Amino acid sequence: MPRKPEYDRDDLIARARDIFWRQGWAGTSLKDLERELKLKPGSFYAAFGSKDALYGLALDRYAQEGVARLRALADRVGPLEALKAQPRLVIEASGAPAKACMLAKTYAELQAKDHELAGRAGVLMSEMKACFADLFRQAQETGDIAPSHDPNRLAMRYQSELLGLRLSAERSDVDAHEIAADIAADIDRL
Amino acid sequence: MPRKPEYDRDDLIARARDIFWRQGWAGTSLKDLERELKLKPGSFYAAFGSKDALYGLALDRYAQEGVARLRALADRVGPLEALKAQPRLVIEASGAPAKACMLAKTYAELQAKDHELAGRAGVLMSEMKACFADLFRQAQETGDIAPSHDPNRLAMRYQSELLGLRLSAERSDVDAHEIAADIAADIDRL
DNA sequence: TATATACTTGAGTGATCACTCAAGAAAGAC
DNA sequence: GTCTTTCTTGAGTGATCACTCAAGTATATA
Repeated sequence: MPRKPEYDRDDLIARARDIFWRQGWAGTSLKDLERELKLKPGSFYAAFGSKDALYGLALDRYAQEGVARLRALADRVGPLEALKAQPRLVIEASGAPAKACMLAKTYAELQAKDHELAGRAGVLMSEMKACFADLFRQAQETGDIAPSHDPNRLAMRYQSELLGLRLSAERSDVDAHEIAADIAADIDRL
Repeated sequence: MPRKPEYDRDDLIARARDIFWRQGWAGTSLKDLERELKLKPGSFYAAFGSKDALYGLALDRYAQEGVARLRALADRVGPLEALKAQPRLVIEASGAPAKACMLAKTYAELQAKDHELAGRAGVLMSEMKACFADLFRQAQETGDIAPSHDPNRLAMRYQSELLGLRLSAERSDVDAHEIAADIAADIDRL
């Protein structure tokens, strides 16, 4: 007896993620979302409850897809090659709405206000870091990286480098490919 | 015959810089500024013209002091030691309102909207990068770094690492000191 | 002391913010 | 077709945004 919604909820979340990713939390108004998602306020709030709730869903989707993409890459080319390729891949992603990491942007924007979404972004960054640590550990098991290194420390440094790289990639006066190549070269030296 | 203002303009800019640095552009309202600077709207607009104008002054001050501090450090301990010490110093700065770089935060927040302040932050980051390149060049002249490296490329990578480090330093699940130590160790290997 | 020249004050501006809700439209169940 | 349930619509909510301005106040000069 009910009526079905005209929109595809998953697609809406993905589109919202792209807008939030590009413009940030404060930089995205409900007017923006209504226009891009083609939802009137009533439908928007029936579907998602609030701007923050949708942002949270977008954030989760972003992180989940990021981890999945890296894991899939590692399954194909192995942990070491995946870690070496990732810097180049993240700055080349042509379909992406921005080069910088959405988790990092969210954290930087909202952490000072102790916003719940900053906390969520922090947790997701931590999970991403754990994923990196896993790959470093695997690369040690396959003998590609010397066992003397602490995989957690490698992951921490690697993630920090990626965050810097991705922010640098938004600048026109920086050749991010050179940085990415240098990061990959450093991994080979481990 | 005129009356003198009750405030110290330079001090006001420094205090505004700290608020903007911590809370970002959209995250700082005029109410915030009026409260922290103890200025009523009339005085505020007589003194600075607009929120954006004050933000611009704060940004310039931030960058100018950052460059000056690094140059002074290099004069004391030499270019190589300055470059090695900087990562630790920026994350230890106890009086600072935030660990992350204000230029990077501004750029990340406002670049998508082509805001004038993002452009200004970009230019200032570029000047900072040039300062890093100078130091790498000097370190090559003193023989501390092999002359085969391109100082501009080293500066680019170094700045990218610093941006990542400083963002990481805001996280509670990351030991930024370890990252800083690793960055310094890598400089020694050049 | 008188006057001219700022600076300070704070109520008030229109615009935009996230969000609400009542009314109308559409689709499955009977 | 009729009913029930849900979705869609969009005008409207109070709050907050950056900002204005006229009136009041303080000070240096004459």
